[in-house]
Amino acid sequence: MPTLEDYFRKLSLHFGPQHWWPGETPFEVLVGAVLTQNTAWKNVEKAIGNLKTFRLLDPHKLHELDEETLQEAIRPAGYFRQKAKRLKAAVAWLVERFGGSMEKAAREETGKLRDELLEIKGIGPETADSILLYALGKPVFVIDTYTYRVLTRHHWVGEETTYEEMQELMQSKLPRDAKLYNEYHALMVAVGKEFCRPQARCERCPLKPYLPG
DNA sequence: GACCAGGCACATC
DNA sequence: GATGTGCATGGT
Repeated sequence: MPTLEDYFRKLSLHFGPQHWWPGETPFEVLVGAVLTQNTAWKNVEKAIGNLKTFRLLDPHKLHELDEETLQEAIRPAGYFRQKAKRLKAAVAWLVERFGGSMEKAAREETGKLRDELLEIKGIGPETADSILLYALGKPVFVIDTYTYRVLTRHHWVGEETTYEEMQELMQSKLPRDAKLYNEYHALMVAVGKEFCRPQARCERCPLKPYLPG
C-alpha cells in the first residue's frame, strides 16, 4: 500500500519541479491567491498584468485606490466586484497590521496569522493557507479542489471529509516542511489538471495503481 | 453552447 | 446543520 511519500516521489518523477507559486513577490502571491478563487490562472495573469501595467501592484497604492478603478483592472479574473472588495480588505489588513510589509507579517506566528486572515471577508481556508505557505513561507498544507479530487479518488479520504481534516491528514503524515508542502500541493494541481478532471481518463495517471477502496 | 476554473459568503429551510 | 445560490470572465 503506497504512502503519501510514495505519491510525492511518483509525482515528482513524472512532472518535475513545479516552481510555485507563479509570482515575483510575496505581495503578488497574496493578490493572486484572492484573484484565483474559482478561476483559471490564465485569467488571473491578465488581471495581474493590468495591475503591473498601471503600477498598482503595491500595498499602499492598492490601499488608496478607489474600488471602481480596481474593478476595471481585475475584470479579466472574473467576479471582479467581489474580488475588488476582497482585495481591498486583505490589503487594508496588511497595511494597518504590518505597515504593508509581507516581511513583517512573516515574522508573526502562523496560527495567529491564519486566524486573522480568516476574519477577513472573502478569505476562506484555501486562500488563507495559500498566502501562509506561498507568500509567507509557513509550513501549512493547502487543500484545493484538485487536492480534494485526488485524495478522494485515491481513497485516502472519504467524499465528506472537511478541509481541516484533509489538511490535518497531510500534515500528520508528512514532515512539517514548507518546501515539501509547496512542491506537493503544486504537484497535486499538476496531476489534477491532467488526470483528475471531473470526467477524467485515469488510465495513464502516474499515481496508479490506486489504493483499494 | 454546455462545462469548467487554485472559493467564499449568505439566504433559506 | 445541511443544502442551495450568486458571483463573472475566458478557454475548451
